Amino acid sequence: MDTIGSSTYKKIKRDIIFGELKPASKLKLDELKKNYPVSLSTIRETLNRLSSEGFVIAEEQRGFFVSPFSKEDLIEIANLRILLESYALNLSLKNGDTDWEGNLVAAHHKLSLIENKMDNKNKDIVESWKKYDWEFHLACIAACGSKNLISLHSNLFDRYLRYQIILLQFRGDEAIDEHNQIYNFSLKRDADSAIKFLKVHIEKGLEHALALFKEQT
Amino acid sequence: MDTIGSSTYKKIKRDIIFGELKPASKLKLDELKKNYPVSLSTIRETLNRLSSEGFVIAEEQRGFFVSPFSKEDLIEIANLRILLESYALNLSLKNGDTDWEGNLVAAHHKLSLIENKMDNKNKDIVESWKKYDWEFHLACIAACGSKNLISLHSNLFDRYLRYQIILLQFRGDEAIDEHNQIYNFSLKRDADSAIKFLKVHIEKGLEHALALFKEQT
DNA sequence: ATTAATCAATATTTCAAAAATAAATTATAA
DNA sequence: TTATAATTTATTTTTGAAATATTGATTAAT
Repeated sequence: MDTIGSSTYKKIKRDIIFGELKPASKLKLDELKKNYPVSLSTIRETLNRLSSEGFVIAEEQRGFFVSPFSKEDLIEIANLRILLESYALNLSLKNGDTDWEGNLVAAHHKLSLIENKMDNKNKDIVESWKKYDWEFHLACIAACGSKNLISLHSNLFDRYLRYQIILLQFRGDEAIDEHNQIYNFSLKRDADSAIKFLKVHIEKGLEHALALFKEQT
Repeated sequence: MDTIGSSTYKKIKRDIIFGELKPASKLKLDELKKNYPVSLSTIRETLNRLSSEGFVIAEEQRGFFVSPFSKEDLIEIANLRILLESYALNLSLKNGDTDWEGNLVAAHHKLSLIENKMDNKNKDIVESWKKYDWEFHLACIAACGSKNLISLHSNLFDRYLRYQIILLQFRGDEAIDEHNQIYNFSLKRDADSAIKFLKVHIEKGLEHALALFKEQT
């Protein structure tokens, strides 16, 4: 079971990542109260958490805003994700045991299933694809041995994902292939190659997003 | 000027870092209200922010606790700080302009002044040493060009500092020398050597803290 | 016409008090 | 002793209102 607080946290965070609350838009407390039927204090607690996590900007005495989009921000987040995820992947491939390997196989299998039936822009599927995509990347680095590293990475993953989802729904075959490469080299414990394709994976998504950046705003 | 919210945030965070609120201790809302004379909602907002930042643990329906100490946690944080600060330092040494260099010289000078008159365990001085130590490390990486990187690093710096301050007040001449090495190689734009001494700097502090770990709890 | 100052409207911030809900403790019965 | 029920305690959530700051519009002054 969830408390009201934690479930509205999840809802608002989700709505920011999926663009239902648009980048840079003002988060008026009264209006939020209509869409998320909880009390003001609960909403303020949620927004305070989200601002610590970079999804919301809190301007003193002026209220809350969804974090805006910018090229620079996107590039920074992509590079930080590469830095942390590469580091974690390297550790994970050194330490991963049988359980880790089993989970990775399962996560990759589930992701493959959904990626193959994804004929773009099906809203329902995008949301569950997000879930399996995340679980695959998490499974890769799960054996890195550092809870703090995983939690920092999780935050960057979500912030990167927000750009990906809002700017472009899904990148298609290219991304599927990259996932396969990361997967195969991970099972071989070939850290250098796995990291190489992880970088390609994130950088390709970055390029895609940057190209679309001006079109959408 | 500060809002009541942001100034209690600073106070509570400071008290956690300096150990006035002890690791793993329960943060009862009523008691906090006595020590920090603000309303319950303000306190809860603060604790929610601090829990997103890793200083506080929020257990659903069971309240808030100061994040506990553990060897594993300390090691993880030290390694993450090395990872992020090395990365940032490397970028900064590539990009730093005249202003950056001037600020670094100033920051190092101020730090030197205070480090030389630090005859250990003077409580007032520890607090301003923390400030100048932080400003020196920040000055080093200031030209890295990534706001997100600096803000992630700032969080890890504070969490690492909490262990350092609570476990050992000050490490003395050794640390001063390390600061000087980082400084000198930074001015020479010798990233490899600067990073090498940065690692030594953090790892020595880590060893020190780990050695003392059992004595204090 | 532009700038400054004033006033009203709007929104955020903060507080206080109480109802709802869950956890922890104690007392009771098997 | 164990399990269950009742009590106490603490957190979570809501409500409503007061204090404070910002915004926008109106008016006055340069």
